[in-house]
Amino acid sequence: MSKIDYIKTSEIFKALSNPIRLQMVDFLLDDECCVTDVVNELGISQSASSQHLSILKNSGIVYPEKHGTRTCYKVNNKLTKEIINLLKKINND
Amino acid sequence: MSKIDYIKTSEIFKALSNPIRLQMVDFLLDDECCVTDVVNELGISQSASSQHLSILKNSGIVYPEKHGTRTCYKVNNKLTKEIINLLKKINND
DNA sequence: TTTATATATTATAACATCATAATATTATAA
DNA sequence: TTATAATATTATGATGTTATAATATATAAA
Repeated sequence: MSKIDYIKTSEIFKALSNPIRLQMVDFLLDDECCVTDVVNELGISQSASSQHLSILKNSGIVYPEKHGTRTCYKVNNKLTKEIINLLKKINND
Repeated sequence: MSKIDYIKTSEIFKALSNPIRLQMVDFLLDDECCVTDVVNELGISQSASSQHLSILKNSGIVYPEKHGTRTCYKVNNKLTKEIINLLKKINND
């Protein structure tokens, strides 16, 4: 029927199925950011921020770069980038 | 930062975050189908099929049309259609 | 080397999801 | 009007997710 990998793709969607993580990805696309930046931007706890970033990392959406004591996260995934672009174009219904 | 509605959009992704539902949407895009067709195509139980279709319906991705004893489901949501098209184009990483 | 900063991990409890099984509803046919 | 087919709903138990709190690790500065 289709060449879509349903399992792999649904894992991407699962990672994006939380409003905080969706906002994180959108924020990380604009600016490369460390965890503290994300905490300040989104107004969530440090622990929650690290855990959500970890989920995004494990699904391959984001990757970390260490700089001293800071960790900067960048969006990695082509599909995710294109989906976010789509979201910005479409006024969802 | 962006005009994305994170809550609403994350609900769409949540509905698509299950491989069975993702396959359902892909199938329903090709053919308008009743529940039995979905059951046969995906090889899942009738109950599971109805429940997954119900989740897709509640998230606004799909809508039902009753014909006698049958219910035909069609994909409704512009964002979802465009995402599926995107998936078919991209060899996900 | 102690201290402070940045981040990660673990534990916990409330809550949601999933597949399966059982039952209910609804519409048509006999 | 009873029987059948198609679909929906409910119940249950296992598993996963979430936010929060507490603790751990790692780097750099003093």
